[in-house]
Amino acid sequence: MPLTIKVNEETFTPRQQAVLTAALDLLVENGDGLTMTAVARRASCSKETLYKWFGDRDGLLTATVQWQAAKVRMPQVDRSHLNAKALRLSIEQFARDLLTVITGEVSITLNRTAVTHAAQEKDSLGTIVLDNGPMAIRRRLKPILEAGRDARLLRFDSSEDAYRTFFGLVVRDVQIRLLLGDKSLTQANVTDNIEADVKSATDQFFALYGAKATL
Amino acid sequence: MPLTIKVNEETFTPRQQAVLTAALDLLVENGDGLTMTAVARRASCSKETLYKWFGDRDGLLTATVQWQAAKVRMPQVDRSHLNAKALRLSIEQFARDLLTVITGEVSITLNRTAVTHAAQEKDSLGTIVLDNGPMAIRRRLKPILEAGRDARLLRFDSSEDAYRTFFGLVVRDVQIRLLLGDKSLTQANVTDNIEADVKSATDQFFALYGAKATL
DNA sequence: AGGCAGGCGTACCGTACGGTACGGTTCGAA
DNA sequence: TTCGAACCGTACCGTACGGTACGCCTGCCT
Repeated sequence: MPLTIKVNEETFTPRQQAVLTAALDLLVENGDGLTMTAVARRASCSKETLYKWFGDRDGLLTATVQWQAAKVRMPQVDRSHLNAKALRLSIEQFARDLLTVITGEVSITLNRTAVTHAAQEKDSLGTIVLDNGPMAIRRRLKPILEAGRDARLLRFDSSEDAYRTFFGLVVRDVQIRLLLGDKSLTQANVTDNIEADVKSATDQFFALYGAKATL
Repeated sequence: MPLTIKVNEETFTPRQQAVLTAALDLLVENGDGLTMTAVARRASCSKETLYKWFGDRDGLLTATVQWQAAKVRMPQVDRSHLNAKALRLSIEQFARDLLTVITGEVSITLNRTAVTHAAQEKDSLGTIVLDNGPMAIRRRLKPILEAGRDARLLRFDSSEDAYRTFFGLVVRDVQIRLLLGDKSLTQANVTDNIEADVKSATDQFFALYGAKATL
């Protein structure tokens, strides 16, 4: 048995991963360019092999999205010794990770693909993308928020609401504009402002949920 | 010349509007169901007529999106006598309009269509949707915000930043989750919570940008 | 060496759909 | 009444693409 990498109960051989990489490249280059023939040619494999491995076009698409989405691994944040400064740095880090992921070309492509997929009454890709994007961040941020509350550094009733507000403060209209191809939002334009946006969002989050918040 | 309705420099006869309605219905029913044959059959017209009126499939799609997007007209808000209470009601109304539009089936369909379109290196639909959705709200909200600042009811440096924060507080992760077909967000689920979300977002907005805000 | 599984490349098939052509019908104008 | 423009319905064409079949090669196992 060859070396495999385990991803969400799915394993892919290196050769298969090369195929998935080719598929993703085609997706990024040209959203609807993912034809079986194109993937086969790009990956130097036969269509028959594609169908043997992934079943059909949808299986290949799903495998590609799943594999790539799972690769978006954000750095863990140190949760020990939670003082005010550490908490703030953690929050900032989450904001930075979220913005960085969301504005990345791969993420935009995956989200567009999943949205297109959802427009055809199929939500499997949407679930995958949500699970590995926003929900992944949420799963890791929530414990931090609750630790912050336990330490009397934050105040909120529902950690779910707190997280969703955080999401809104950080993402604002950036994601939807990128998905819609807003030309006034160039890639450089966004990345250059990430740090400022991170700080602003964090400030606002603490203003709303900090221990001394007036709300 | 028959009765026409003017929409963004484009005019459509009633018959053409019937065709566009059919096209939108097909889009809503089944995102990728907009085939020329299907539209022709639904609208009881010939394909030749479709091509004569709209040029090609993309023209029909663009006309449909443009026409529908422009129809989303949100009620104007009274801007006279701007006291604290009126300002708050205005902001709430904008939040309510924004959430109502964004969570509507038609809006979801149009956004999905535009995202799919943007995935094919075409951003015309994205521009249209942005212009008639978020940007339309922004154009109308900004003067209100600035009037609020002039009246010493709000504090902010950039009205652009204030608007985008407002957008984030209101929309949060609702839109992207709807676009991705998140099953845990049923239509009823969302609409039932609109009022609470509106109030919460408005409270938070005033906490951040109100005259007595600590930020 | 022989054989066999896995996989490459190519050719092929069926279908769906964008786009065109054309005969027949309606309807208003002269 | 006649003419012509607009338009409907249908048939048709070409192509792109999903999916299948098959011949050939390679490399591993015995």
